[in-house]
Amino acid sequence: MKTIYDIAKKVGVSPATVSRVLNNGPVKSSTKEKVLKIIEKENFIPDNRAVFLKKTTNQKIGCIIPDVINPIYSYAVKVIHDYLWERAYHLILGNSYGKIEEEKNILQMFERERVSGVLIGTCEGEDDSTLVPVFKRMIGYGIKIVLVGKKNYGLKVDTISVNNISGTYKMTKYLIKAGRKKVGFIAGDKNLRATKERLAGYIKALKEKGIPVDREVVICEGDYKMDYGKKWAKELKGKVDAIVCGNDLMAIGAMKTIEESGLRIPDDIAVCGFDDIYLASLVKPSLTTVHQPIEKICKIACERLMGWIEGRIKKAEEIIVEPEIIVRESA
Amino acid sequence: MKTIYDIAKKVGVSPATVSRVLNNGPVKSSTKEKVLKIIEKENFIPDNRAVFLKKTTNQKIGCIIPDVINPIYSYAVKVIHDYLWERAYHLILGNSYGKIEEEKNILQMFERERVSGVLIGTCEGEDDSTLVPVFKRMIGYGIKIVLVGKKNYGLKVDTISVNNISGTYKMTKYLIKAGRKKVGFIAGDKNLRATKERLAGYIKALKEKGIPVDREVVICEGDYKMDYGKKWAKELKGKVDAIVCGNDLMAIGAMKTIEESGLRIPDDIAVCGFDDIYLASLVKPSLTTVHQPIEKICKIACERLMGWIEGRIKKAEEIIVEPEIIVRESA
DNA sequence: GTCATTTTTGAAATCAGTTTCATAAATTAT
DNA sequence: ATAATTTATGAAACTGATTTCAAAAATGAC
Repeated sequence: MKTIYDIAKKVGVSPATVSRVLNNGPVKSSTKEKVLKIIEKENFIPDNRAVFLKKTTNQKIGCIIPDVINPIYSYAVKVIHDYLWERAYHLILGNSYGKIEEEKNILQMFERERVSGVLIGTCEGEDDSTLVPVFKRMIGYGIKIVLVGKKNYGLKVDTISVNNISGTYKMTKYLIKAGRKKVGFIAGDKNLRATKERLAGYIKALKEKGIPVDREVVICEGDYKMDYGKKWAKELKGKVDAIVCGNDLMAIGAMKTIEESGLRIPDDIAVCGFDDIYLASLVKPSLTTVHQPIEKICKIACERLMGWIEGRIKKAEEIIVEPEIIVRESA
Repeated sequence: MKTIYDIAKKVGVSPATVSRVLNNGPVKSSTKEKVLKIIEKENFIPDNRAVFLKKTTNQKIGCIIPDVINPIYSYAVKVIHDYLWERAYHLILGNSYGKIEEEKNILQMFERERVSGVLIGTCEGEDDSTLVPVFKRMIGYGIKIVLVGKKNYGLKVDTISVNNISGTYKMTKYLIKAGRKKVGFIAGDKNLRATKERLAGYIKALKEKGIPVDREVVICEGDYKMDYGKKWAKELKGKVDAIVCGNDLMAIGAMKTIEESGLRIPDDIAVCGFDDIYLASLVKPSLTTVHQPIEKICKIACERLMGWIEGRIKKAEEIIVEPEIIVRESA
């Protein structure tokens, strides 16, 4: 392997000088040229492991999401990747698949790597509090953390969330205003905070209009995947004239089932989702949904993280982003 | 920061002993317990930068794809991530957006990181030969390379590709057999090898049936994204009764345009794609397409890469995977 | 041409681990 | 109980860079 020492020897200078050339330090221009020529000729590329051993940052950001396959997360990865790459930071990716143990393992890997910062975009579940000691340890190692969609548990850590309550609240209100008499709700995994909040928004809208909540048409099970939308739509068929879904994938699944059963969307049943993945405008009928401003959220998250890493930011914030409903054909 | 020296001092042993505990080396069990207790108490996590400085591998794999947003690549990322994670390897991700300069920059970053291996899944373009010196340099640094969908340019490097020619060949043959009289082709960026090969398959099928190739209905422009499908479908309308598209996204775009213009799919025009992204079975009508066995390709790629890294594999291979056509509703 | 100042440079320490080699301690054999 | 062998441990070298400190060289002032 080539090292800075080999280069130094070949040029006839000290390793320190080579290092200075590599880092634009003060070197006589004639010396610099000689060194650069040999570096070029020898195809020398410095070893980041050694470079960053002595520095406090290492230009790496760890990012955990539940699953890249979900378009909303692949879009998030893209935005984050591009933001980081522009600033010469690199992205290490971890998929947790919603498992808290996996999340902890990935975080530990990030710690070993001594990443400069971590972006966590996994959903908050019931046993999230077990992450607190891990977060504390990471903070002890100087790793900056920004949480998207999680609580900070009293830690000095930024959190960024979409206002789930107002999302489903607006959507449900819209459906009632449009004349829907019985609005059902396919919520998703009841252990997740997003589920609880989205449910709360739905209930809030009903209560405001004096409509009683019928537990028969509120389903809090499933994993936010398409198949559960299919399954529960069958359950709700005939009982409702509108369905609010916890996310777009379940909504699209629900639409499939409903159409197969011969009912028309939106005439017989209105269906709407949450997220606004790009699929939402592609399916037919196109999906009315709550738009999560993912790009905005990711950029804020990245900016906050950079602020922490560069020492510009010293006070944790709780940032909440307002979602808007996008009315298309399905409701 | 805590180090192995702090732990050693606290326990009353040498750093070497702590290192041995960390690596399951030969240590008396009573000593081991004492050390582990302090490690636990002090929340000590070793620093991978130092760990891997002295080792030849560093448990990191760099992966370049054009764009995570494209479902076919996000699926690839998922498969690769899972394979690596199971083997305690970590994934550094780079999106090149089809730009060769970006690709080189990302590769140089991987070199600085001294990744154990690199998986490149970007499409082969005209100026791909300029990558050769970069590959050579990487090989010089002991970095193993596996190329998906590229040529090896005479280097001792594995390549894995789907048989593009036979994919469009089978598809075009199927359309002709189904009675289509005039089959158009929306190919995508003509600089990419995939484009040329898929076009070749289409032409081969026509020639075999004695049908002349009409350049009027063969369009070799665009970027494999949905909007180009929309654009070129307009162009082909009225001239053809079937369209083969270079990928699913363009096919879905084409379907949109065609339906908006009042024509029925597949009755008036058949549309088919290439890739078989999960969207293909969701759109309506569902898309007839050439199935790329992405999971299989990624697993082979990972296995080969691991083989090289672990020294099991010493001879480069050119692996070609056969695609199958999946007949759905659109053709 | 001499002295003061500024610019370049190199030796050595440092980062946080692993590994080799030699020694000390514990076992086993006689 | 002693010698031979095995096991456990520590000192020091090593990984590949950066950085500090001091010395050497170059420049500027007079």
